[in-house]
Amino acid sequence: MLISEAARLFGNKGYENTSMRDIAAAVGILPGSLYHHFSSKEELFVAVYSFAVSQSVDAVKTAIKTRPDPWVRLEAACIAHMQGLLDKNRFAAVLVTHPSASGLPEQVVTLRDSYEAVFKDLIAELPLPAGIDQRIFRLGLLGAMNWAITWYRPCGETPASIARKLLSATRRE
Amino acid sequence: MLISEAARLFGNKGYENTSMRDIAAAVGILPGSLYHHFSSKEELFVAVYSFAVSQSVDAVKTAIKTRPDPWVRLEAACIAHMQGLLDKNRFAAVLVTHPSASGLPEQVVTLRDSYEAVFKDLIAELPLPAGIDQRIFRLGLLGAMNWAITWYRPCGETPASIARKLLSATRRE
DNA sequence: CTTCTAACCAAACAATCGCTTGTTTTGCAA
DNA sequence: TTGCAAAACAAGCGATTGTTTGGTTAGAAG
Repeated sequence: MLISEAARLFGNKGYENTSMRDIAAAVGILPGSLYHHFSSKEELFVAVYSFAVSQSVDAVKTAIKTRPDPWVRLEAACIAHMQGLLDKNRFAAVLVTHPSASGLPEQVVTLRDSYEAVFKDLIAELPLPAGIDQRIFRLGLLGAMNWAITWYRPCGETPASIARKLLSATRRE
Repeated sequence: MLISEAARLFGNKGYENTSMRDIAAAVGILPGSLYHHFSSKEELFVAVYSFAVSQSVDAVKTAIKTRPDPWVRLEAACIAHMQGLLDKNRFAAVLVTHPSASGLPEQVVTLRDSYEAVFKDLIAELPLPAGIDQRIFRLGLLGAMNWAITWYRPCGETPASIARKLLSATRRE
């Protein structure tokens, strides 16, 4: 499938290092034929990003369903996020690969915000101490998780284990 | 200065989006003249990265000097890191812009490890609960901080304030 | 069978990339 | 003043980029 192949390439090599020829070759068509489906590389990327966001939202919402305890819900969401980011299909990797260089398209910002809103709600449920800034807490947690894509190795710890450990550092006894 | 101008461009636009022509224009020479100082773009980037690492190490070590309390030391280090990453000269921004695409040069990995070793030592000093994985704690904290480059806006909170809030979420009362 | 359209091929376009080559300028030392 | 090496210029190389154009194929509808 075109979108998922492009997502895999964007996620693995980044936006700039993935050429339209790379994507075409992965799908098995000629480069020019891509422009029958998308009018530009950026439009294709937006479609890929949108696909990744909906996949991630689904994965997280499925994971937190039926869990009542706020901390357990957040942990389940983090595990789902890390698995989407680091496991074999890595559909969420594209969410963290587009650099902010020269401004990323407006639609992408909106999509990203819609995903982070899920975590915003989960954090709002937590019985956090009064002094904790929920926004910074959310951005910090997402950063700690997303940064893992720079150091994670498949041979080491499992993504779920990493997620649990990252969260345990923020959760007081 | 050549290195600092290149660092500013690499930090702002990323490695792939910064051309040798961009750097030459910023310094005020012709593109080909850069190859009198560095034999390749990658060699120039390694020099820039090395410069950024030594700047960052100096800033952090200066910040923690004379501080005795382990948590205060780590907080001072985080504030210094965030300021180098986000403040006006942003000499540390280049440390987080090179994507892992197709493997980053070996020297860069060594340099990055030498910087993270400073944080490793600081965390080893902490009176952390037995269950906390120090390595994951370090990677999570650095990720939470480095990720701020994707959402930080100069008009908002100060880098030092962000650093304190990020750390307060991990520090148990 | 004809007609139409979506999908793709084949070939190339202009622009930009990192980099090379040969020459000229600059600045300092003898 | 002369000599020399570092530094910068001037021009272009081959390769790759995103993209365009025009023709070809396949399958469904009439």
